[in-house]
Amino acid sequence: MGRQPCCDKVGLKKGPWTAEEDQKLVAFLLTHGHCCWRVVPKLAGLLRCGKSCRLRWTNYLRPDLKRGLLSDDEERLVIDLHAQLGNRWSKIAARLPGRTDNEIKNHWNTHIKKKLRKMGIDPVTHQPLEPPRPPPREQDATPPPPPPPPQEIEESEEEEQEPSPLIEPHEITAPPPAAAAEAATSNCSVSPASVLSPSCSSSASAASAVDVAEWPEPMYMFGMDGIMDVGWNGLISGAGVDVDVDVDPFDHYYHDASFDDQDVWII
DNA sequence: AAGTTCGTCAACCGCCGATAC
DNA sequence: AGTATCGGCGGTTGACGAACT
Repeated sequence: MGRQPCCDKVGLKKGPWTAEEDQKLVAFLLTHGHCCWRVVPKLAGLLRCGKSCRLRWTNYLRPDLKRGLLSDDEERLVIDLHAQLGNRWSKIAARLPGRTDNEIKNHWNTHIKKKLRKMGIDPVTHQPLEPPRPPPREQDATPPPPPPPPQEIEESEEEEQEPSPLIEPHEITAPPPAAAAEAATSNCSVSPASVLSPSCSSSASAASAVDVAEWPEPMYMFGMDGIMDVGWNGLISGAGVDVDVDVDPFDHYYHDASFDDQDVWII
């Protein structure tokens, strides 16, 4: 037998996320991290499938996300990378810290495509657009050779050269503060240890819940008034985690934040 | 003011490779 | 070794607001 199914898909909620759902998910992930997304909604008290939770987190709730339009530099980089990689949005996003593949994909489809066409550049091939021609006659119907495919980057080489992004989605695993873990056990039947990511090291347990809450990002990271109305204390305590947060966790951006050798978020 | 079209983007869908059993 | 699921990816959809008629 294989693994258990990701979700029953019965009675699960779909559609836009509410502020309350966001609170639950953020609070859970901040205190527990995640090991497998399948159990996250259950333990967080959400009627969503794990996939939906992962998407919401990686595309919208992650603390390292930049929001807002891409800068000119970022846009140029996206165009360059697209010329090399094609529609491999996740690869492109990996080169733009704080940006998601979904965001870049949307921006490409809504903004950059048009811009390139206006400039007379084919957004697919990155070659100059050919002026409209009359339909070819029968005898010279042989089409011209297709433009060369987007220049591929050697995977291995790419891995070597690729500057490590600020943070990788799969690396976001909040360390397990002991107090939060205790609080959580009162609400869920699975021990916190069982939901911790394998990438969570024991060294992270020294971090307090406040440390975890002090994840960097401006206030707009949530993009939702609900959480802002609730406030950070409300956000955490709303999920049953008894933590007093004096500072605004989104008021600081730790540009030099990174991970230790065990993939634990360090500031 | 009402109706229609357009633009944007969050979220879903389905596929695929990796991997647990 | 075979099967089923997970996690991730790219494509697509649909809701919503803005702009236009």
